[in-house]
Amino acid sequence: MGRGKIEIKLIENPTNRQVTYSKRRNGIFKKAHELSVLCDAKVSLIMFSKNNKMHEYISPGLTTKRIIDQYQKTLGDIDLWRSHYEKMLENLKKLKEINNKLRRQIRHRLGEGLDMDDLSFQQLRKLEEDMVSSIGKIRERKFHVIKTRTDTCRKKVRSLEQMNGNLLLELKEKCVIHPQFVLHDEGDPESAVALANGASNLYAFCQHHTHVNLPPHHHHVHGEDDLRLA
Amino acid sequence: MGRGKIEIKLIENPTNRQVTYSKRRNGIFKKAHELSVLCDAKVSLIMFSKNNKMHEYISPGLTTKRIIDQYQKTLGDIDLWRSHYEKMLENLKKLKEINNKLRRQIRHRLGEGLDMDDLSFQQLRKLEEDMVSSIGKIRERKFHVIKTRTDTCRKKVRSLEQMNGNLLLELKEKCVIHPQFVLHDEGDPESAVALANGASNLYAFCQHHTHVNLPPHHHHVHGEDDLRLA
DNA sequence: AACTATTTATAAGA
DNA sequence: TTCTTATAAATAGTT
Repeated sequence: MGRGKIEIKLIENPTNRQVTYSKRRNGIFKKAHELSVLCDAKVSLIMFSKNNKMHEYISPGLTTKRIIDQYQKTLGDIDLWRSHYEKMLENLKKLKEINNKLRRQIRHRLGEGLDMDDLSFQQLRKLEEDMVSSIGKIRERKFHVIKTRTDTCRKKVRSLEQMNGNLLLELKEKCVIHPQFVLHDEGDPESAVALANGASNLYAFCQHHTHVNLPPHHHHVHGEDDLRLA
Repeated sequence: MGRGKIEIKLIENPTNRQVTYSKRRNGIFKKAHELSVLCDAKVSLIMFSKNNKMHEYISPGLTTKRIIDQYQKTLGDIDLWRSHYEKMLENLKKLKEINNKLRRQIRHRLGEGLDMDDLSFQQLRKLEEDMVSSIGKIRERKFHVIKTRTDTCRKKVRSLEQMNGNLLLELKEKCVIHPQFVLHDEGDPESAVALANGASNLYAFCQHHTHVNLPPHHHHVHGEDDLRLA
């Protein structure tokens, strides 16, 4: 149909091909639509040009999903996605089962009510043994944590003590070289200001340094922690 | 194109419609194929007749799955199954996460190596407390099982004792009414046979009934169980 | 994108 | 269904 008959084989000329694609595509879409209307048929027509431009026709009142769903249902066994999809479902089911088993195991370990009914005496004995052994491990771990923490604490105290000692020495030296830093009730205004600004810590330290040697367990390294040993 | 022009609207006559469907379907398939060849296009054409008979055309060297996959990929966001499929994937992921959490919880309760590192001292103390409480529950349950079992055992013994008492009484009555059942070293042949056939249990019982009153915990109700109380 | 000579599709009838 | 055939529709090549 046209000025000349053409052979049905790839059109080599790209422009020509593109034109023919466009014309014939519209022709097919028109025919697909006519078929839909004339015969009340459901038609899904998807096409990609050589340059992967997509065009689709779908009978009025339908969605491609619905047609493809019907297509799959019709194919049934040779199904396209079924294996993949069903593997997924299976996987899902397995995971749920494992979850339930794990939960039950935990409830057993918690000694929770109804779930204990499905344990025999032997299993209960075994469970108790396991728990005792586990509790041992947890206690070990706990003591390890305590030990590490107290060690750290001791080290900190020791280093602070040393630092304090050094500061104390420095202060004494300063008191010898600059006697005006030694406090009097009526110091001159200038030295009083200097004291208020920079030397207050040193002063406080002089007053209290004999009390810093408290035992380490009276210090809270982190306020939020409570080191009661149960 | 035909003997007369037709309006594009549903063909009411079913036979006519079926004929038209068949003819035009072939026409479209032919054109779809020509397009595939002429323009190297990928075409998927699926149709269902009014009676849900399915027909499809697919460009040579392709599968419907591949075309539909490409279709979906092209649609991208408006995707047909994505929401369903992705919900499933999400679900799968969540379940896996929950599984891992549960496993970790169990490993914590088991006091297993590396996993203990992510527990703080507070958490360890809480875990230990929980474990102690749980072990209490498990022990309670164990003792309950033991108690139930020994109770059952005692009941059985009591009922057997009563039964034995009754049998003993019956036997004594029989011995009074039919003195020929009382054993002599030289019984007549007939009564000896009767004894061998039916009365052996009674006899054995007469010999030993003074010993049946053993404490219940010396009986094993089920051979497989070991009632050591750990 | 429009034109048009020609091919192709197909409606109606057998 | 399939064949036939008159006619409508599609379209290849051209503008």
